Amino acid sequence: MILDDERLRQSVTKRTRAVRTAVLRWSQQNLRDFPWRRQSDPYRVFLAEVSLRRTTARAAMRAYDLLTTRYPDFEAAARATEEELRECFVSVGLQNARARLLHLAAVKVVEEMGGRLPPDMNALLSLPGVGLYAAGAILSLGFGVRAAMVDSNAVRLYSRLWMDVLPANPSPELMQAIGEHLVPEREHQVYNLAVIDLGALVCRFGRPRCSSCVLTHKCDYFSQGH
DNA sequence: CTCCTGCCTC
DNA sequence: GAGGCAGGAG
Ligand code: SF4
Repeated sequence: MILDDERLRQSVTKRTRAVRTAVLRWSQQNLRDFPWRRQSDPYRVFLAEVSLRRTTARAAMRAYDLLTTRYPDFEAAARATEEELRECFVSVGLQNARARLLHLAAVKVVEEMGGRLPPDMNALLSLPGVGLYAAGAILSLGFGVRAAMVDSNAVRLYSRLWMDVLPANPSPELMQAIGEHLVPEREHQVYNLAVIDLGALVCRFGRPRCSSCVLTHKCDYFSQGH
């Protein structure tokens, strides 16, 4: 495993239960509500992740609403031209890359997977535009299979929680390993969403709002008096 | 490193 | 005005 630094592994293990509990408790009153969180259809989760890539949730909604209306399933998305798909993304950016990858993925799902996403990590990772984060989201939110969703919010949150024991520039693989260690078997969907919302609302970029954070008792960054 | 637009925070 | 936002491919 990548988590081979003994001091870090011990620290993560020691705080896992408390972090899970605090995150899940916080989620009961603070989870944000978005259109893509109201359905667990794997295709819709997939569309949401394409729309949310390097894009704030508010903006991603514009693309997501257009996509779900115009292309209700993979067959519809595969039939569309790349230029038609591009229209859904012009207001949120990265339109060329998103349209190209979405179309390639839709064609592959239709031609090689019977028009449906499989609940299999390696199969999902074989799709154009689907990396560890998107595959984790599809597995956890779409299929109810335990998987970590390690996005920039999770990385920022975990980096601060374990600031004292983490290397100066932690690799993506290391942060992924920490995320996979922390995500619980029970309620992994809620946990994944709550970590993202904590990063977006409390442990934000720049100055985190530690005064309203439920993790201060397990946080290196807070303990150092920032 | 680029792709990328619009909005928010600093 | 600069930097960053539910990343991933080439
Ligand atoms: S205490 Fe502050 S730095 Fe630590 S997780 Fe909470 S918001 Fe982030």
